Amino acid sequence: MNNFVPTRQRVLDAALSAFGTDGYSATSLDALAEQLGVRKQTILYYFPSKQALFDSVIDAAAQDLVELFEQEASRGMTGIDQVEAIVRRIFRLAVNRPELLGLVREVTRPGSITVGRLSAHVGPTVDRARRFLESEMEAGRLRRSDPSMLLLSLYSTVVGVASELEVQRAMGIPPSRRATVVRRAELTRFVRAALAPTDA
Amino acid sequence: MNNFVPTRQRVLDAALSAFGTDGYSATSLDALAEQLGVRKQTILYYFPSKQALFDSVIDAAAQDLVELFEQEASRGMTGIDQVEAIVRRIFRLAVNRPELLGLVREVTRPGSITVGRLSAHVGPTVDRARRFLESEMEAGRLRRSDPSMLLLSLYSTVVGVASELEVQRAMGIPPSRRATVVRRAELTRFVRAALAPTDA
DNA sequence: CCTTCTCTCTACCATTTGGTAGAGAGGTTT
DNA sequence: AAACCTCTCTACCAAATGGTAGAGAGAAGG
Repeated sequence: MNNFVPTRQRVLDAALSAFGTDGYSATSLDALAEQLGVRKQTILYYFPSKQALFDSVIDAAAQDLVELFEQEASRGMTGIDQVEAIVRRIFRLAVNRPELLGLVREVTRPGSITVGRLSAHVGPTVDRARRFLESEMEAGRLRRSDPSMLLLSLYSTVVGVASELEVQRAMGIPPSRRATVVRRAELTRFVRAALAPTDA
Repeated sequence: MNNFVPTRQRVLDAALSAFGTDGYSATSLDALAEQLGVRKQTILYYFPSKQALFDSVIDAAAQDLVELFEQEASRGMTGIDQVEAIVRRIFRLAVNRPELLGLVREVTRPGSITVGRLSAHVGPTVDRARRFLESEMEAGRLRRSDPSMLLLSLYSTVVGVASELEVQRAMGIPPSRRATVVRRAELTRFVRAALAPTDA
């Protein structure tokens, strides 16, 4: 097999990890370069500036997220089952690639200018999710409420529970593999309860 | 009246705002000093290092948060009403002092060493909240589930909805005063639905 | 009046930062 | 073989950063 990964891609990967973990300001090009066993100028050869690198990282991350989401949403599931499938997916993401959700958190920091770049990518997917919620409410499979707001609540809850590891530790929830499963199960119950239609 | 505020306090206030908005790394002592109309060395006179300043900011913020919470929790309310009162309070906080929630977000970043400092302060309050949820479940006023997990879900949902303004913009929710009210109302419904006991 | 304490300042400094300029090595094309 | 292209490097640099040393001003106390 051929394990070669082009330098440009390696830079992107390492940068995503660093930006997503430590944030933009706390990440220096020198540190990034050293980690890659390369000189800073090699990074600047592929990306003309730190900001340009960040932009490219966002583009790549957004593409990953959208792909993941669209894939999970294209299986014809309905109602709460579909929501639950996506929750499951986000948890897998939080375990396997925590830096991706960390990057989202970094980009959506208040006052961020870069947030437009991310929302430009995920906008259509967000729309799709909203339309899904809307039509499922229409069909009586989800509790009726404001779709945008519901989406926001779901986003906050799921991403928070999936990625706020430090908060969890503070709340006495150990970050073990077993605890993650429990966490997801409890979250699913929480979400189900919040979404279930009041079947009268 | 006497509007004088001691320099030390002014530094703390400005630092809380800066750390909470831009993060630790993106905040420079020079910028902070200029904003205060003072020299950097004046800051370093009261706080021996940037990290020490950050620690003090965390202490002050934690004290504020705990005070706020304990106050709201000491009115003898029960069940969902008590939860809703706290949600309301957090929203007021998000409107009036967004940098406080921003600071929490900054401190709870994965890999943060400073997180211990915050949780040391809020630990007892978290315990109190958990015991509250537990006893209310016992009394049949809340849906039965894991109290720690429920607390985490609530935390994520409420703080997220209250402070993720950029995400909201991306989801097509304008950051207007009116929208904030709607947001809180919808969140309350969401939380109520998730917490209501299955009255069988 | 002199000393001492509190507070803010000027003067520096070593290090780190993002970024420029351009050389050199190796491969491909002409 | 000469020219070119791709990629990584060495050599610098100006600005910003956190921090040290210590002077000076003013109030308080002896």
